Amino acid sequence: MKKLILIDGNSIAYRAFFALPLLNNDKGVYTNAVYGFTTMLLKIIQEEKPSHMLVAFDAGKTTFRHKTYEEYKGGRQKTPPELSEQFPLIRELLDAFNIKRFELDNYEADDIIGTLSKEAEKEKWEVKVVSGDKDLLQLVSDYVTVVLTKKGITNVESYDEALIDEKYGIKPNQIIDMKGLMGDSSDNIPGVPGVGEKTALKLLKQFGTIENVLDSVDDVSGKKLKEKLIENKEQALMSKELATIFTEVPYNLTLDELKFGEYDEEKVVSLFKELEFKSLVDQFDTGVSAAEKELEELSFDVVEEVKEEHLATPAAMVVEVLDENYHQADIAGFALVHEKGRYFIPTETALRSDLFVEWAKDETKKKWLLDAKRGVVVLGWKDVLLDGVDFDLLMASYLLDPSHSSHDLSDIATRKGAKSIQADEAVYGKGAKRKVPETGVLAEHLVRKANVIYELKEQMEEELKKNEQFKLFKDLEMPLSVVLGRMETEGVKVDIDQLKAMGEDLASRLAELEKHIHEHAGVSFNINSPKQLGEVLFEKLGLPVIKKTKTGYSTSADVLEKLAEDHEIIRHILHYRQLGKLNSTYIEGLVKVTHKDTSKIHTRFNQALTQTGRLSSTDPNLQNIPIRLEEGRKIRKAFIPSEEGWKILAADYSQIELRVLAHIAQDEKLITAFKEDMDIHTKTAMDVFHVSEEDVTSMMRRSAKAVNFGIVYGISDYGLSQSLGITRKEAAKFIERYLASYPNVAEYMERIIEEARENGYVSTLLNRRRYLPELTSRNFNQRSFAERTAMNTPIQGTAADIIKKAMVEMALRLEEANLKSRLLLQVHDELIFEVPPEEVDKMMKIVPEVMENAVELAVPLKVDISAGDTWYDAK
DNA sequence: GCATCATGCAA
DNA sequence: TATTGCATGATGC
Repeated sequence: MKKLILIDGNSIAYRAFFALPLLNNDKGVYTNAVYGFTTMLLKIIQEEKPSHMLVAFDAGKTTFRHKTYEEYKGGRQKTPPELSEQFPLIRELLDAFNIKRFELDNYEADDIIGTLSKEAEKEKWEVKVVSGDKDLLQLVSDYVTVVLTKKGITNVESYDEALIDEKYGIKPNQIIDMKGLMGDSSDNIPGVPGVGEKTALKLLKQFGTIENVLDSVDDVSGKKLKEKLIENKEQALMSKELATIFTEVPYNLTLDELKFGEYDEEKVVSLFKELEFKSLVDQFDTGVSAAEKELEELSFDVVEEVKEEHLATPAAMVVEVLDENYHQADIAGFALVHEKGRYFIPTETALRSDLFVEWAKDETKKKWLLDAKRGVVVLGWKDVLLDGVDFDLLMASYLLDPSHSSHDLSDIATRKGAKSIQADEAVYGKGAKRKVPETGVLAEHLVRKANVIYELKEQMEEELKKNEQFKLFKDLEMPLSVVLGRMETEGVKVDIDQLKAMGEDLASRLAELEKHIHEHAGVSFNINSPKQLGEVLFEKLGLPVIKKTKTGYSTSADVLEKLAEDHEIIRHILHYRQLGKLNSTYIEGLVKVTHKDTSKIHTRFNQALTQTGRLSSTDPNLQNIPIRLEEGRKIRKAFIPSEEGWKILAADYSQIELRVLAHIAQDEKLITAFKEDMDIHTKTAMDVFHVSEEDVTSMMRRSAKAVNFGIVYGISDYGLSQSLGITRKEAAKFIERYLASYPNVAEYMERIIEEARENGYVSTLLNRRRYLPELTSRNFNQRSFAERTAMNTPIQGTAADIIKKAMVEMALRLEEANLKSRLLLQVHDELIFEVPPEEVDKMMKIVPEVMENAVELAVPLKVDISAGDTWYDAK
């Protein structure tokens, strides 16, 4: 049996809009109505399993009803813009679901629905009408049910004849008479003044229709009522007419065209992703169904032996590695797409082919990839040099908008309007189930990927040029990815025996501490469990609760420090935590990822992740090796040069972020301070506390340092108060005095927010961008966060630009000068090298020179550098 | 097996 | 209710 669902699009969108808080996605697009609409739609599809569907919308402002009554729907509130802007998204959603939508000039959604429900009724189809508008109840029949939203959006009630009778005591076709009598303020239908629902129903039960009421008006009880009815006779009849749904709308659809069933799940999921409907993505994105859907045909050849014709330039290239960690990983296969054809090349076929290997290392043969570093490194491990990388889609996508959490090819393809392809996860599975599929599936997927890269290259470069980001892309990030690839492949040598020895020492001390703590507590428990620890401290020992987390008591270090006086156990716990951290994260963690044969660690630098342009490091993270406390700093003793007699050399920018601030804000006082190479925190203390250099106490310097940090982060009085342990008022006073001392900084902070609001984004020195749609959010927290980000990102991002430029330049210099020294690591404002002894002096000169001259600012850049036998000693 | 939380390490 | 990150163990589904 056929089942048709007819949805009143406008009505449901309105309901959803007002039922849900104003959500928006990271682009600042409001999504609450779309979200409500979607959940309702999914619920209907799931529960009703319709064979046919249609969503009707109101078309223009005027309809045939306005001819009858000019004031129809007059005095209505204008649709809020926050809602209007969501209608195109709702249409997009329906298209993705392959659900027919329909609107027609001169008619309302009601009329379309009425017409089609009558039509379907004739064919004896089951019909469900979904709306928030009671008017639709007039359509109810043996075949037609009307589903009305009750409260919220998915809470609904289904009306059949019985329920209408129960609620109102009338038949569905009497709804219009009811409306005629009582009117409808929301549509500005007048009805009969003084007649409400109660009176209307009473009259209808007695007389049946408005016409009968008016004909037999003498039998109506109540003098006043009778007068009103006579007086408003025409108005009542007109009101009935207005409320009557017109069921003969001219339409050029057949019922068959409303068929619902097949739709592009990937399209739906990518739309959900764009809208940030995370919970809905999870419902869909199981990957199984997406894998079954049909894609446009694409022809390609499987290469059995590499020949000239398979290798052209330029070529889009896919080097597929399923492991997230590409170091020493297996290559699943290759794909090449160029003007001569599309090819899948099995791994062995490619690697044993001299032709292929020569082509790969020929820099005149241009290659276009997604995540070039990944390709370069994985081939590097197979002793195949990949050169001539001319375009990296990953970097392009990242630079155009770093906010996208995924730069997976299928996501980029969707965003950029290329041919849609399956997500890797859908083809390969995820987690433990991830595996190389059968060759046919793999081959096709890889060729499709290469095809999309080929298709998108020009467009992406155009977009970069339009944003004035092409230089950043081509001259900075692309060369940098090669440098990073080399750093990763080279790896850092560790003294594994020393690490293990430190681990044994820590383990025995931890056991001792654990014993003490359990004794003090009088009970044995897991100290690493915040839950158990909280119970022991705050329930068993009755210590005062300072702070709570959403799941229980907070036991963080700042809380425990406040309790240190109250109980001896606390300092043991703090010590246990400190050592436990070192042992699990830094000893055991590093031992786990150190290569058995070479004793080297190969991190991966993510070049397309942070919102500011910094790098990040994973597997392991070598950008957070301890340094502040001596105990942890010792870990650095285990990081050693990879060759006998070599040295570790560390060079870090001094106060790069505050220097960048001085430059951007063009603040004379700060610029002078840096030109004179003053201690910047002391200088700040002098200016904020109005004292001379000799009178700056260590306390004052400490406060000034915290204020400087705050300025860089986008200051808030609360944040500063937390960091200094003072009241918010005192913190606010500090900030005020700082901004009064550095008026150009104050001006910068205001200007950058204003600019960001106008442009929608902030930029760094080298034109890196970050979009900040939340600057216009009505949510205070969101907006404040965006404002701090607007202040911080140009600073942090420019600092990132500078060190990246220094790295590329440094790599060039090493090559030109034929030096053996190698760049190993970057830690945001410092570069770590390993250096043969005979090059130490040279490097101590070259490195600061390159770093300090990476860019020219209104202030000098300063680099501190030192060398030692281990990373620890390079201080 | 996977996701989330609290915690703590770095610049 | 300060910026950017990543890894850990515990916990719960």
